[in-house]
Amino acid sequence: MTQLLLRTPADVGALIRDRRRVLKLDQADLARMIGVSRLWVNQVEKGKPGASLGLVLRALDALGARPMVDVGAGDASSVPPVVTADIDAIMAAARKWEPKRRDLPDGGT
Amino acid sequence: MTQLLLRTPADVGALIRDRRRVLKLDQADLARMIGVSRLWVNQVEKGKPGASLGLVLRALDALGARPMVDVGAGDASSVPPVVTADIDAIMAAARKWEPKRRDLPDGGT
DNA sequence: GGGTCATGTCAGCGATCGTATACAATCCAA
DNA sequence: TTGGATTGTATACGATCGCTGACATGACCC
Repeated sequence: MTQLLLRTPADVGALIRDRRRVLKLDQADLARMIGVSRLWVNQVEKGKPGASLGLVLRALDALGARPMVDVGAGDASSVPPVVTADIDAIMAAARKWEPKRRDLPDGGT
Repeated sequence: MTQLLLRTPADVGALIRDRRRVLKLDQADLARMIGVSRLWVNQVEKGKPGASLGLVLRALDALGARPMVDVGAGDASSVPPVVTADIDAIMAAARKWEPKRRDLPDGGT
């Protein structure tokens, strides 16, 4: 029994896609199960960072995935590295979801 | 070492508030750490369902909380109860975040 | 070739997010 | 009690969400 880490929206998306396939569901099936559009499932599986927490948790639940965290003793001693993480990775992922630029065809100086 | 389950936005909010206090941070501190407003932290801690996945994951990471899921063998046999869960609980929680009604002061018949 | 299914993508639209700012509650120490 | 720090709320505004509906692609089978 492996423990899969969920650190980014992409991780969550990958997990959802995985579980969905294991259960032999297509995007439309899952969408109906959790009460969202097929487009939503499609985008979330691709790591959409702005997806709403509630819907994502519903998706995981519907797929039988129980997200959890280890809560140690409770002392402040439990905060290891945490350096505000990979800013680069975060920015790169976010860039993929930037709004379409339809005007400003001019790159400016 | 206990395993805490994250099934709803309220669960996530409670976890965030807990970890934040253990680390002796106020809402403003945490907000700065993850690059959001203090209001955002305040609302998320209270279980805002529409909070964006990316920001929530950043908050958890900043607090040293690593969300994870157990990935069993991979067989479809791993989807136990899951009956679209507590519709009532979900609706009740969602109701708390309904938009303010500023017009329609008339309740209609 | 023709048909079906699952997936990826686009456009437009109303609803909601997250923000800045301001002010009211609480709490706790002195 | 007084004062400061922390938290809870309210408003308005631009940005983004999630939706519908449509169309294109690719895989697969007939």
